[in-house]
Amino acid sequence: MAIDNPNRVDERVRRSKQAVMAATFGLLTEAGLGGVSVDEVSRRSGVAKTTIYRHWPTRAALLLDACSQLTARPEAPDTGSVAGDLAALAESIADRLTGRWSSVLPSVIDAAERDPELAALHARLHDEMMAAFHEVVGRAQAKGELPKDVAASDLIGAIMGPLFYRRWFSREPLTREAARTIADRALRGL
Amino acid sequence: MAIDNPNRVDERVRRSKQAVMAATFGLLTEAGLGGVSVDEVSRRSGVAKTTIYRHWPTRAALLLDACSQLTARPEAPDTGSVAGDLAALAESIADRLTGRWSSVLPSVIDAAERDPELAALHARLHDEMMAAFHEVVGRAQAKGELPKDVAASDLIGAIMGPLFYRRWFSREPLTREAARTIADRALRGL
DNA sequence: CAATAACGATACGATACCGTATCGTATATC
DNA sequence: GATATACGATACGGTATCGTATCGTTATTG
Repeated sequence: MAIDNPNRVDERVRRSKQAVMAATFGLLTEAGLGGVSVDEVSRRSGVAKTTIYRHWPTRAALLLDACSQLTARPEAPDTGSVAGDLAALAESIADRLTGRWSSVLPSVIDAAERDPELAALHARLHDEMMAAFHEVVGRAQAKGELPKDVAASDLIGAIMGPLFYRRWFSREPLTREAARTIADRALRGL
Repeated sequence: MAIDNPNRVDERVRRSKQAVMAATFGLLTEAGLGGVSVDEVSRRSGVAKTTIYRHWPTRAALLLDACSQLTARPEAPDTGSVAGDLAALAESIADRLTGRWSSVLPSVIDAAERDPELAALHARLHDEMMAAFHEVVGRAQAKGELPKDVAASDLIGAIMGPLFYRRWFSREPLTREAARTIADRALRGL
């Protein structure tokens, strides 16, 4: 038989999957979720459509898999003060929102509005993104730097919200400076 | 000839257009921009596809027209204080974000990410939505209730952002009470 | 080197769309 | 009531898509 060690993966499979994923990501950022077709992924990746369907049972599975790997959870900074930590986090989020991947997000949100599977994915990505915030806020509350009765989610919303707003509504430049100001005001608003 | 007075519109045309628009709106809220097909609109409205194409040259035109009529610009409240005005505005926005139409917005944002025509539409809708805010802020600044050096757009973002965030990210209930709190904190953050 | 598994190319059936064309029918206007 | 106009039904051509089937070719593994 070909495979004795089940941990060993065929190099051909690895390459195919990787090429397909790369092409899918590219299409995703360019055309959004709705703009990804298996045929086009096949063309771009140079991987035969047949082969794609060998690894993903359906288009939805491919998209879901691709989106799942968008994970880029920010690490919780530790500058010594809540204000510093939150500013740093806001900067890091701002970076993400100016990056290439950010254009996929509206797509996901739109789809999540109706597709429960994508809604779950969106929730998961959101949770991962928020983990650092919760860590920072929890630490500050433990140190007495923040009152224990403020809901972390409110503070997070007061920072994330304006960032998103700038990116998708007012369309003002999303600089790191702007991010710091937003974090600062959110903290003062409590 | 049939029409001497150019202001008089054929009743048949009026009815057709109205039925098509109604069906389009329904589909929009259910399926988003991408889910609206002319054939389905025809089925739902009972208006022949041929007739639809008599009034709208293309699918895109139909969608654009439908979205244009989403306009529901809030009126600027006048409670006597900025705090009251902003809270009232926040409530009014929250109402909108819990209504049926809100599910169309992600669709529009997603499309605007790539389609310049929809981007323009989105910008226009946004401007209309913001008019009341600018009025309130301008009034407050004239009265000296707000410092003149705060950018209105920052304040608006500090209110709208968290509202949007609740609706599409944290998915916490978007109550009027929550809206008031958000407005309040935004004001304090300045 | 032989067997096994993955791959590519191609074709296919089934849908769902868009937008146009034709033509007979109903209806508003004069 | 006559005429112009809008409408509905139907069919069509063209394209894009999904997902499957077939089969010869290539690469990996033992």
